[in-house]
Amino acid sequence: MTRLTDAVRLPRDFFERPVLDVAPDLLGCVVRHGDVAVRLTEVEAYAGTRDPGSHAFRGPTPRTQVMFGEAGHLYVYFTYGMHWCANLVCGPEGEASAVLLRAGEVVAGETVVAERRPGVVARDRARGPARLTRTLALDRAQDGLDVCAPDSPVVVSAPSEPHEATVRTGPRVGVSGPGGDGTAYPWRFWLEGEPTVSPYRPGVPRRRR
DNA sequence: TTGACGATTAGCT
DNA sequence: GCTAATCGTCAAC
Repeated sequence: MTRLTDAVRLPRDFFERPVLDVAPDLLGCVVRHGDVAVRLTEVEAYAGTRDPGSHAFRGPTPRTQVMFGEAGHLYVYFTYGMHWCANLVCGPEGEASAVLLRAGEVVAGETVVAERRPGVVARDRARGPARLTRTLALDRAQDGLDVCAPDSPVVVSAPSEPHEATVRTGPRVGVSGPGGDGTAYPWRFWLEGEPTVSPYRPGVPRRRR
């Protein structure tokens, strides 16, 4: 019984590879939750405990436990008091690497999204990590979800045809810490020429109050 | 128990 | 270009 909405899930071993291999390969892939699907155009890699910019840097906590588990699970966290951001856990179990989903293009469920996000132009509906999670209706309820499980409500699938855009890399957004300007970890990946890629913002530290 | 801060965004000047 | 909003998480006390 094949339904039109069925898509081939990326297998577990896709996510179990090194995070710096998985991240660029996720570009062009489609994340579906319910009726809404988003084609990824921008991601960032976080390399577990060896990466000062990663939530996992200080070791496992109740919040980051998911990152230390099996690859292919969703890590959804809350930030700035109002936003959710979604990651896909990668690499061997225990490494705690993950890919942050930064931006994408809505490719299915436009009607639902238009009702969910009134007044937001199509291009901006998944432009930026918090807007992407809002458009896909991801929040705490999806934290820890195994997207490789056959019955998972969230599906990550390969593109029907490979994208032809150039994959570009650069400093990650909003990451500070030791080695600080972000250039030490140029682990942001995006598809060149995509209008949905979030605008570049230099890693300027925010003013302290 | 407390306090500082953040993988952001929207809205105003 | 600049700042407020807003609250979960974590480290320190």
